[in-house]
Amino acid sequence: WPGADSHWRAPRGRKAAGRPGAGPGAPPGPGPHQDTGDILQQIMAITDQSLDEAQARKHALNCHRMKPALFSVLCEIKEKTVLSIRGIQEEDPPDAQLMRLDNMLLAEGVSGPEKRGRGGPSAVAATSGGCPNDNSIEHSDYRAKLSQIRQIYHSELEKYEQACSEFTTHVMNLLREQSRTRPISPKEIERMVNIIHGKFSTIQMQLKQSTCEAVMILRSRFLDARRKRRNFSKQATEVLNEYFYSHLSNPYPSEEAKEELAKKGGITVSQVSNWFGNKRIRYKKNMGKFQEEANIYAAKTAVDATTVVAQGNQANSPSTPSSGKSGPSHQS
DNA sequence: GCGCATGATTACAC
DNA sequence: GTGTAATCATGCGC
Repeated sequence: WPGADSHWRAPRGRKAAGRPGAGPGAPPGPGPHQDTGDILQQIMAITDQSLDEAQARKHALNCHRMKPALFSVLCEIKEKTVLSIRGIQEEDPPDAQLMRLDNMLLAEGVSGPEKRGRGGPSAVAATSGGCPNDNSIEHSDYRAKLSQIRQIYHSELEKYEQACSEFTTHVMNLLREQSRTRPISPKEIERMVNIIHGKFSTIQMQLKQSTCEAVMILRSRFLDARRKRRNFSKQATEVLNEYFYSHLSNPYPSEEAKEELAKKGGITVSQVSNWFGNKRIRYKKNMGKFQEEANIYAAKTAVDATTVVAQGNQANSPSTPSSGKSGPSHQS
């Protein structure tokens, strides 16, 4: 080490103090303790020097034969003191909130595979009032907005991940570079990477949180919309009333009958169930009020039955074409 | 704006 | 899960 030798042998103001064999030409560091002491002194004093001087000293220190041994000892000391304390403090408990957010985003179809068809809010849409077209409009609107949220979420997440990866690589390179001049063990680099990932996952959690909030707002708006009541069409009310009054002794349509009524009225099965629930209780509470209505539908049913009979007779007569109203009967 | 009608929701019982 | 009863919230005619 021709160039570096002078540095080792001539520390400021402490030139080979009482060190045998440390004179010019002698191999550096005959006594391990004194040699190490010298090196440490030089390291301590390096900040007092000018930049050029310090650079030269650093280079010399790097080339010292004791450097690898000293370096690993310093790494070990650092590991045992500072890092071990920090390590204990930074043991993260499993983050329940993050898990909750992840689960919610998954359930809402924001993260994970995109949900298609009848899932999630579509079931809610099926129970909303009004014509079926309105449901599909609300549904497609909801899905479009959810898809927008999903898109933003993934794009932001990707950005964060890319930034995290770039920053981690940068810091790792920096630490590797610095590990040539100060005690940075691979373990410490790894720990630093974990810290960076931790910081970025905090940012990601904020993103997840705001995404969840956006979904909740969208959902609440959508759920509010379902309460908007629209009266059934005349056709639907007619079909339901006909069934109700023709089954007055037992106004409990079977599942099949409900489906049939729903189809005829252009409403959902649950709307049929709601209607019958309301009708039964309201009829029972005020039979007098519904009497007129009951008479009208009873007469209507009778007319329908007569029409069907008449049509049957006409069909049997070869000379008469079918003429009456089309009207499938709702016979009980 | 008011009152009634009506579809939807909720709590409860079975 | 279904039905009942009460209630809410909106539509609609006046």
